[in-house]
Amino acid sequence: MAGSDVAGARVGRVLDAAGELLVRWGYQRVTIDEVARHAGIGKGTVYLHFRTKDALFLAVLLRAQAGVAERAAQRAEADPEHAMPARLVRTLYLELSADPVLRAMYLSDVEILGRLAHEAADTIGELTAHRDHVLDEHLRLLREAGCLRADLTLPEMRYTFDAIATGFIVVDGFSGSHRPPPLAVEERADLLERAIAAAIQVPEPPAAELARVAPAVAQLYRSLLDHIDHDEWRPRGR
Amino acid sequence: MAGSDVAGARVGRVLDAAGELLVRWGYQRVTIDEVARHAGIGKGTVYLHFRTKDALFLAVLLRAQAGVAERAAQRAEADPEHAMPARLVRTLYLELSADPVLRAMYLSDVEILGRLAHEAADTIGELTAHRDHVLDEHLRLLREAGCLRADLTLPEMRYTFDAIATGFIVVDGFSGSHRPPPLAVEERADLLERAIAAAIQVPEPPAAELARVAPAVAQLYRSLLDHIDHDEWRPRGR
DNA sequence: TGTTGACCAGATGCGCAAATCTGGTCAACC
DNA sequence: GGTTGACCAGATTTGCGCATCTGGTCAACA
Repeated sequence: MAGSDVAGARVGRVLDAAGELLVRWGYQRVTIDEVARHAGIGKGTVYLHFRTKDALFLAVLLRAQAGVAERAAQRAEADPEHAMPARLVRTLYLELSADPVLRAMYLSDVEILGRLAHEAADTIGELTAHRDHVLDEHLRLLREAGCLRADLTLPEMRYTFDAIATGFIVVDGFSGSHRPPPLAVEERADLLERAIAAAIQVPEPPAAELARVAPAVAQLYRSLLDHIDHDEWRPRGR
Repeated sequence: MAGSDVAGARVGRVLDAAGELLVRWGYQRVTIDEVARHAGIGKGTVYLHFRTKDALFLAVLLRAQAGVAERAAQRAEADPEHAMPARLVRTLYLELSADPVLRAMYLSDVEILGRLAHEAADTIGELTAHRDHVLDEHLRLLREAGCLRADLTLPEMRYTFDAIATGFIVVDGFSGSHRPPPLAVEERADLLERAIAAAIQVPEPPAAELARVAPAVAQLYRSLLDHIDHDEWRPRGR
């Protein structure tokens, strides 16, 4: 080959092409041939990197998920404020709004993901379980650091968090022929942040305590990366 | 006939039967014949009260919606506390949890409503628009009465309200094979109330002001009843 | 050695006619 | 009158063979 970095870049181009076609046409209508053509390579070459069609698109989803986790970790490291759930979910909301692949994945959009919606859930079940666990741990750490309300139990906070976040993500596509959202993305993100903050956080989180646990929170999200099995989609011969 | 009250009661039984079969089998699979049998009358008799199949099930949905509005009005009249959005939505959540017809309607459950999901939206469009308006007015009244936060505009509050309420209603059916909700209905309703309260209400609403506007709020919800056109589903001859 | 695209089998989709179902009517019955 | 259920037309579903498509392979090529 012409060098592993070149090959790595090519894998990236394949994933880019696959992701773009995925959200434009939906899993069913996208052919490997088309993905290869958009990536500027031959169809067979795709199979040098990905075992099957399912594996290819699974990789698309996992790369998106990994990006979210990695960036969340970086932000928490750079600024403890971003370790607060409200701030975290604000950025996640903006990322979801900007990336159709992420949106499809988080909404389990059957129209786009097709059979992948069910299939992927099985394959990445362990990762999903771990993500659940990470969020629980995240809340636990912050609660013990006095950054979250003490009058809610952890399960209660977790449920509230999930419900509000889900609501903001889902509500735009509701009410049938609802008027186009009168609020800009940034403003909706702000509202989401404020809603989560008001619901589960204390009014003024102790900065020192927060700075103390932020690295652990970052590590928590980075640990998600370890749970992504890269051999999952590689062809048999390594 | 044997008396209009008897006929009225029979209409009720037909609607009961239709509603029950609707949520059990979905619109498509329910036949008028079956509804009539479950109501203990002949098929032709159904058509004495309802113009078409669509009209019958439309009446099912509208009766449920009318019940919600009427009860909301009554509660607001009996206790001003219930005029607060958080308390209102708490009860709505419990009603949704208990009544599959309401749930299907509010979630636009295509699986259950079938073509009715799109059809009904057109037919009851005016009612839906008015319901939207009522909620806007409700928030406006309370904000002017000093019961809602002053640091959010009305559209912002409305969006937040919709998002959180939608989230709590929708989230249970999410995350694919999510574990059965670890929280009881009542507790989830409490969390919803607290989340809405924290997001858009002031910590301690002025009781006097609230009592002053509560009747107007009640009237607002009762006005929804006027927007239900009972001739919508009646056969041509009155 | 790395890459390709022609090739194949199985899956998917299409067209169409036969069979079934069901919303709505109305003559007959109470 | 009030009520019913047999009846009918149109819509929907089913069955099925034919044609097309596409995921995945691998011999040939550069």
